[in-house]
Amino acid sequence: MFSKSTEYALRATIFIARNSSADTKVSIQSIAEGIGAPKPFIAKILQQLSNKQNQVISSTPGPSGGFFITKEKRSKPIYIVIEAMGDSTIIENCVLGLPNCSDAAPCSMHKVYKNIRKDLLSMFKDRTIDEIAKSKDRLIPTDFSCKE
Amino acid sequence: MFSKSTEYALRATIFIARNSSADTKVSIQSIAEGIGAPKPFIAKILQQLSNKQNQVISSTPGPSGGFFITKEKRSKPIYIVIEAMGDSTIIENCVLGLPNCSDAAPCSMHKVYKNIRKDLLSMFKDRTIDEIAKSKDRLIPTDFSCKE
DNA sequence: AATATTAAAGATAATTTTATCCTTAATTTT
DNA sequence: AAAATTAAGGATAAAATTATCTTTAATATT
Repeated sequence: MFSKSTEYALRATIFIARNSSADTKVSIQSIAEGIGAPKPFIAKILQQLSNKQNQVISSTPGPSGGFFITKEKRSKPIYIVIEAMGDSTIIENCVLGLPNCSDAAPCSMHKVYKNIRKDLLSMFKDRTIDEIAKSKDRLIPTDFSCKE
Repeated sequence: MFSKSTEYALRATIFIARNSSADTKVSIQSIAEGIGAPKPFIAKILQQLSNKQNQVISSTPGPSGGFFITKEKRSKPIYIVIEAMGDSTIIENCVLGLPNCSDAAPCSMHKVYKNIRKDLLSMFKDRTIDEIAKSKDRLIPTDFSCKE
C-alpha cells in the first residue's frame, strides 16, 4: 500500500516509541536491526522524520545519544508519520488517479470507494502512535531460516 | 493508492467496456483521449491487459480494428485488471510491509487494518467491470482551462 | 582539552516506474 | 494483390524510488 520508505518509517516510529524514553535513546543500528531494514536507508528516513519541518521523532548526537520520541508526539496520530513521508496522497487521492474527484464531480469508482477511504483515513488519524506501540506485535519479518 | 499504470488500466478497461461492442472497437487514440493518458504509455498498458496470460481485454489489428471486451470478461470483477497489472499486492499485503503477516503472526497494525483490507478486497472482487462501467461517472480529469 | 560516539548531510549508485519512439505484423478494404 | 489502417513488439530515455557510502558536525565522557 505505502512506499517502502513509509513502511520503514512506520515500523521505525513504533519501534522508537516502544524502546525509548527520556533517558534511553535508541541508535540507528538498533533500529535497523529491530525492524529489519538496511541501516543506511533507515538512517535517511530517520533524518526525514526528525527534520525541522516534521519532528515526528527527535535525536541527539554523541555518546548515549540516538533517537527518541517526545510525550507530545506519542499522543499524535500515526498519520503524522505518513504525512512526514509525503505519502498521505496514497490514502487521500482518487482510486482512478483523477484530480478533483469529489461527490460533486465523482470518478467512476467514487461511490464504491468513498467509505473505504473514510475508514482508511480514520484508521491512521484516530489511532495514536502510543496506541499502536503498546500492542507489542511484530515489526520485523519472521526469520524462517531458524525455525525447527 | 495504485501505480499510475494500474490507474490508467482501470480507466481504460472501464472506457472500453462503455465504448465497445462486438462490432464497434475502440482505437488506442480514442482510449488515450477518453481517459486523458499519454498515447504511447497507454498502448503499452493495453498490450499488457490483452496479452496471452491476461486477456482482460481483446484486440484486432487492421482497419476498423481496435480494442474491445468480451461479454465473458465484462462480468468478471475489476480485480482482474489489478491482477493483470501485477498490483494486487497493494491491497493484499501487510500495511507495514512484513511478509507472512497473518492472524497467527500479526504485525503491529494487523488488527486495525484487517477489516479495512477485507472491505478493499471485496470492493474489487465483488464488483464486475460492467457494474462499474454503467455508472457513467468520470474517467478523465476535468478540464479547468475551459471553464467559464 | 582530547577522545570517542553518535547523528547529519551530501554525493553517488542501482533499480523500478513512467514515458516515448520506431519497426514489424496482422487485418481489412479497395 | 495492393494499399491503408491498426495493434504488437522491442529499444530507448527520463524520472522517481530505493539503497549505499563518505565526510562532517554535535555531544558526552575522560
